[in-house]
Amino acid sequence: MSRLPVHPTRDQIELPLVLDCLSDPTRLAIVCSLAEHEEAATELCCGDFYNFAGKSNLAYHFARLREAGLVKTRIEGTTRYMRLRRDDLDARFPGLIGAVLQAAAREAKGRDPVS
Amino acid sequence: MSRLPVHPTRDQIELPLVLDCLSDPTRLAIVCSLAEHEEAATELCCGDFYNFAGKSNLAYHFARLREAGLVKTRIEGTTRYMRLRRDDLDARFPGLIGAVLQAAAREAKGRDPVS
DNA sequence: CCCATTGTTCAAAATTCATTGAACAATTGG
DNA sequence: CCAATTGTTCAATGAATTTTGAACAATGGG
Repeated sequence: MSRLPVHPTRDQIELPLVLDCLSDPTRLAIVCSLAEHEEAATELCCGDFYNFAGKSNLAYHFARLREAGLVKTRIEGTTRYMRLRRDDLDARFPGLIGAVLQAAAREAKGRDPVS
Repeated sequence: MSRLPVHPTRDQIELPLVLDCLSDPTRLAIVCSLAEHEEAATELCCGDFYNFAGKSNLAYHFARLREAGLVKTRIEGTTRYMRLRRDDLDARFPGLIGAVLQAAAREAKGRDPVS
C-alpha cells in the first residue's frame, strides 16, 4: 500500500485518545476480538472484520486505533496484520486495558440471552 | 432547581457511555477532582468548577456524567453537591475507574479547583 | 417582598465524528 | 503483462457533540 503506518511510541500514548477509541462500539468490538486472538496466537487482518463495518469505514477505525496506540499494524504482502499493543498499554496505564476488556466481556454477557 | 436529577441504577450503567464520558478532557478533569476530594470528605459543587468551563457548559457535562452513572448529585438548598459513584462503578466494572484515575494522574494535569 | 446566588434549560452556532462509495496504490498469481 | 486481492485515501453527507449566551427556576438572606 501507500505509506507505512505511523504508530506512537509507548510514552506518546495519551489517555483521552485511548478512552475515546474504546468508547466506540465498533472499535471496542475490534479490540476485544484482537484480545481474544492474542492468546490463540492467530493474527487478524482487516478482512476479518468485514462483518463489523464497511471496508473504508474499517480503515478509518483502524487508523484511529493505530494513532491512539492501541493497535500495531504489521504489513505482509498486501495484507495487514493487527495486534493489540497490550504490553505498551499495560506499561503506560497499568490495569486499564484489562479492566476495560473485562468490563466489555461482562456487558456482552449481560446482553446475551443464551449464556 | 426545576426537577430532581435522574440517575441510572448500578446495573444500568453502560460501558460505552462511561468511557465516552471519561474520554472528554473536561469531564475527566472533573472526575479526577471528585476522586481526590472523595478521600478528603469535602464535597464539591458546580461552582467549584467554573475555571474548567462556562456555567452552562458545566451543567451540560455534569448532566452527561450523571446520565452515564459516574456522578451522584445531592441537592441542598440552591447548591448541588456532586460525588463520584465509586462503589457502584467498582461493583459493575471492577478496577476500571481506579485504572483510569491512576492513568490520568500519571498524565499529570494538576487542575484543582479548590486547593 | 426584593434580590443575589446557584444551576438548569433552551436555541443557535461551531465543531467533530462516523459512514459511504468511488478512485487509487501495492502486491501476488497466472 | 493482466487481473484479482487487500486496504488506503478522498470527498461528501448526515449525525452527534460541544460551546455559548440569554432566559428561567428555586432557594435563602436582609
